[in-house]
Amino acid sequence: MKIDPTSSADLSAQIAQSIKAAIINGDLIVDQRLPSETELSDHFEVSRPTVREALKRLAAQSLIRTQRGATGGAFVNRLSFEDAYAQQVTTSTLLLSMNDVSFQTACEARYALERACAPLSALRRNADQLATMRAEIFRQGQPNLSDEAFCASDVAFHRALVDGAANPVLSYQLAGAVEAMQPLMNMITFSARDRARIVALHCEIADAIDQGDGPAASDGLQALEQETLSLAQKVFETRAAKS
Amino acid sequence: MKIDPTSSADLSAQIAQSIKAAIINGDLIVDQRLPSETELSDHFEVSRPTVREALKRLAAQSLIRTQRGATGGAFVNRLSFEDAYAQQVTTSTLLLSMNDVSFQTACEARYALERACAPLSALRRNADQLATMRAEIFRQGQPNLSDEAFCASDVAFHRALVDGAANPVLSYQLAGAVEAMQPLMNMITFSARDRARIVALHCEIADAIDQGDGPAASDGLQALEQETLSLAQKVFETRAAKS
DNA sequence: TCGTTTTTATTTGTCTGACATTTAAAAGTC
DNA sequence: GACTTTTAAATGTCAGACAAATAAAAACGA
Repeated sequence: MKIDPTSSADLSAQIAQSIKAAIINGDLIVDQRLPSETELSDHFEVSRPTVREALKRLAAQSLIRTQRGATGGAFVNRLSFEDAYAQQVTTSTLLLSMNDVSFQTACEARYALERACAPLSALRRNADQLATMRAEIFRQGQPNLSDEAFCASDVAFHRALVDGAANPVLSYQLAGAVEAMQPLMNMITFSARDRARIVALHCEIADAIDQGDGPAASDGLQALEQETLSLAQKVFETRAAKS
Repeated sequence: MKIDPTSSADLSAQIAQSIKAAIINGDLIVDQRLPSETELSDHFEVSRPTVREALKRLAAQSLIRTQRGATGGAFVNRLSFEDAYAQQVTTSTLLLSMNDVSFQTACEARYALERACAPLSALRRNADQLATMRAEIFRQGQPNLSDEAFCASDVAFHRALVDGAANPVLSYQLAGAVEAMQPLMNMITFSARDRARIVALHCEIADAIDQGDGPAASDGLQALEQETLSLAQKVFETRAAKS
């Protein structure tokens, strides 16, 4: 682990990069303790605040965790799926909101990925996941549900569908695509008729998953994508006409 | 932007969280300048090193960038697809390597997602992307190619396929799934016959994409998944027998 | 001897104050 | 007016100190 003294980059960034490389490279393994801050500052020949800035950078990426006390220190952190989900969701959300990605593009990506999960979910979903899907469909039918709550329920429905594939890697990848759409979906107001159509399609999809019919589930998702797109289109046209 | 003085968490983590929330929430917009470190330390009633640790945490997530000098400071950073790709790839890679995800699971996820791109790619790929695919196929046929180089070329081929869908959100999501597999693939040694079969399937896929035949491309990917899985199976069996 | 309490050493968390470096604008000079 | 110099403001880095947490070691009491 060394740094380039001629580089113009921040020392803390260089040090963080160096340690990160060691972790990715396998030189530092999970739960291994890093040298203390004082030892690191001796090693890299920098001050302790600089080392600390480097460690905070790593902590922000969930690459290390720190413990105070006699046997404390910084430890290489096992990146959990949970942590990775959370990172993935915020990154995806910011990516969409900061780069004016069109609703169409985001929607297309989301449904394309979800259709990839459908056949697996039809094979493997468990009773819990199916029950969640049914419960969310029921919730979506309640007449006094706010638009935000409707969207949140929609996300929960789709997460259950994705989790049904019983593949944590898929669930992780999809988390971003599904949840990052929520802010975009929240811009839409759903009329009672819109909701009815969506609920009907959700039923169709849940039934297909229930019966192990992957292709039917895919078709349902395809129809739902069309429905969502045309809904959004209407909203944007109305909004454009107003201004 | 406030912090909870009763919380036991690190001040720098709280401050980072507070600023992050402001960014996500839209209170701080892209390219907006944050208050100077001194102003922030006054505002949060902490010392400057603590504020700096918080800012480094945000910088590590590409949420802000800093500039030195008279008009410098910390600015809200537009999260670029490029930055997000890189984060996604390292996160996915670490996730796989640290959680002993089975080859099968990772492979299934990767090909399921890739099949989701195939129909779009068949419709939209441009000449460049097709040329890249052909070029990589050619490279994969060279007899004196190392296994690592073969894997790298494989990744390049599949990236071109994914990028052909002309949907940056898809490309971003897939980056992790495809690239994170590389370390796993590197554990495999490819015999000449193995390579020939893979190249043949790559040709089949490229032809399908060329002719705009999405379903055929999907079928090719399905076959490739089977091939990859059985290859890996053989390697693992051999390795198990040895020990 | 065993169990409890106290002490101690180590490590991270935070603060203060200082200086270095970079940068752009302001001031000065020709 | 164009160029150079100065200045001010901001981040980057350093040194040293103390606070707080924590576990191990030592001391103590029954």
